[in-house]
Amino acid sequence: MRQPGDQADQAAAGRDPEAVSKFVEGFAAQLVEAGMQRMPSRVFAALLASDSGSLTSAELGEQLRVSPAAVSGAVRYLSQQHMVSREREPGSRRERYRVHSNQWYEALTNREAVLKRWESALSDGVTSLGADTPAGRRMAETLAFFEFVDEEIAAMMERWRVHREERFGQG
Amino acid sequence: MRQPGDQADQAAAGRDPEAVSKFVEGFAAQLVEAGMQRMPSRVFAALLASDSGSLTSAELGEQLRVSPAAVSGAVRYLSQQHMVSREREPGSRRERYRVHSNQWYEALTNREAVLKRWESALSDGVTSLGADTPAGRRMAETLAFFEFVDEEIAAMMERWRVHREERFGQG
DNA sequence: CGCTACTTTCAGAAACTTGTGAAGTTAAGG
DNA sequence: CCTTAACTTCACAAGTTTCTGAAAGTAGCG
Repeated sequence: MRQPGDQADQAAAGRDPEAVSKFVEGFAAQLVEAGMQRMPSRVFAALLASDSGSLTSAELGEQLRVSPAAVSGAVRYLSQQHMVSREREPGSRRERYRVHSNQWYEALTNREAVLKRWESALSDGVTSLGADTPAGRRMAETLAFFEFVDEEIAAMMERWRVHREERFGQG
Repeated sequence: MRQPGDQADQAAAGRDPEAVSKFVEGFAAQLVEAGMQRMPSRVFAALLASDSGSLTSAELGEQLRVSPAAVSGAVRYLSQQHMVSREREPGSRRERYRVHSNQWYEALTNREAVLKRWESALSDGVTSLGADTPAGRRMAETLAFFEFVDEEIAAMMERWRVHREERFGQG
């Protein structure tokens, strides 16, 4: 793949680890603040900051100074959320984890599942408190809002794909 | 408005506390799942399920079976997030907390502050890793995505206001 | 078919969060 | 001004989460 000491190697391995780490920890902190667990956040940020967009379990463990177990847990979570995909390097038992540059933010917007559950809870609320009560009406309106958002987000993502293609070409 | 004992009154005072509580806890659980703290979630859900859209500190404590301290903390958080507003009942030292039926979901969409911080972190990343590196390009694209989303969300909320007015009249 | 390089699972220690009671603060009303 | 209702702050206990090391599982390759 690559030889020790060549430029690509420097970029991948060296690349001012200081700066990389600073970004990784800073961005991860923002994700944590937004409600994501710490370790998945750090792993995700590390992948985002990697040149190839993919790292092995060992590389992640080393870079973040955590155990293989922690990497394993974080990666399981991220792939359940469709924020990374896993691939096996052919002819090795090493696994690589990858951010697909378009896949991941679609996943982030994909609060769709979350919205659906909110909608369902609200709908129950309207029924059990009564559609003709003030509280019921408030909840019905809220429900309508989320339904509206659902549709709008789908349309927005469609527009983004077009916008993106114009600006960046297909990733 | 209404007489004691009539149906609406029953709805406001009694209102099958069982059903209310079930909704409150269920909806709060969904909010928790989405990353919000437990107590703010419960307080918020309780307000949402109240007929008047507002409750006092004491009412919240009683309904949720928690201490005044817990209510105080939750309410501080919610008002920082602009998800509830506080008002003082004139001629009393009681405070009321209120969901404004349109205000609150605007606040929920108002991940704007969150997005801005992500954008700022990404922008730092592009700079420190180099706009001409693969990682830098990936981050620049991500940044572009968030900027796109910012604008789109503003437009979406504008459309919602129109849609809502048509369907519900001004709240 | 077994060795070995990797990954996953699991029990438990450490760190963090969360809610409480109690003391402290503020301001309404006499 | 003093009293007192109401809210807030704080130190701490209880509960949860998170990460680790160790053991178990899996699959390439000889």
